[in-house]
Amino acid sequence: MTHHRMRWEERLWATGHRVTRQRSLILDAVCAGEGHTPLGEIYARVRRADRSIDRSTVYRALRLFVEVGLVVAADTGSGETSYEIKKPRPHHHLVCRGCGGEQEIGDDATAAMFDEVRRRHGFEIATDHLVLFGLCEACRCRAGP
Amino acid sequence: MTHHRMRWEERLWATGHRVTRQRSLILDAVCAGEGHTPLGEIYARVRRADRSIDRSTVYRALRLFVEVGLVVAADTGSGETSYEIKKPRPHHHLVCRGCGGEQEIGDDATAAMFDEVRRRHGFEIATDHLVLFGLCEACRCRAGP
DNA sequence: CCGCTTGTCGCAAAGATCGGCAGGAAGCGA
DNA sequence: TCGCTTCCTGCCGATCTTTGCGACAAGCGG
Repeated sequence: MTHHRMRWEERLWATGHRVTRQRSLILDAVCAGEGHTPLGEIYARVRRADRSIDRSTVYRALRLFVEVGLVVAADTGSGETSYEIKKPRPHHHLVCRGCGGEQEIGDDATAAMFDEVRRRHGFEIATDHLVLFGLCEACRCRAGP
Repeated sequence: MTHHRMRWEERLWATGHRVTRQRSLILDAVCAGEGHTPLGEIYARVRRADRSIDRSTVYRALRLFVEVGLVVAADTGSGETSYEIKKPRPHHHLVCRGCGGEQEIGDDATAAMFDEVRRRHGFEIATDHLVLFGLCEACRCRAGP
């Protein structure tokens, strides 16, 4: 399991929310696989553990987890939103429109940009997980200029 | 009207699509107001001009416009997607989670970041319109550290 | 351990977005 | 101008996501 029980329970508690069996199962489901998981798959995993949990509960729990910073959401343009347990170091995703492949990048590049926005516009960016679309090296060469 | 008739007709044409009355009305509706417009409002404007146009036609036309680069889409987290006619110079939006206010920023900051991503990962980012969430200066001072 | 308060859950229904299908029209060539 | 071909549209239903509501249970105080 990627998340530590104490950690997330305290986080919920500190933000004035309750720790429930459903939320525990849903967070387990987010961590069950590698990388980000589409909601449908998370729901399937949760149902495997407990048939009675409703879809809306999953949606609400995930929204809450994102709100309190336990999980990051990513709309990869596939029709359904994906979720991933938040890692200590923020990262972003590059999604290739040619082959559909994805790669993860660190937050070095964006950190500088966020700083500049803060200096020039006084705006503190909180978004810590971007999904950027474009063309990967292979597809770029294949397609030509 | 913000868009020039010739411009968009040629763009559709060049990408192998047809110029239709519906698409014309929908693009007019996108340009009718200031800044970006939520889909519901676009639909309302279109219906004011022609009762018979269907919602799915509006969705399909907007998706097409985005695809061929006539319009940019922005998910401002309000539940429905907003659209805006594409300006010659790309820009991004900062949405404050405190007051809900929005401001536009140029692409200077992101241009440097995109370059770095290309250099380091060989990935050419095509996304030209970001919506970044955070806290504006006023709300940041009000909330304190 | 018992009951209270209040946040949560399951359910149902609404809202937003997308996809299939058959009729209709844009744009081409004669 | 008249068809023809192909794409587009309107209609309907499917899918993804959110919301309102009454029942329920987490966490508190006794």
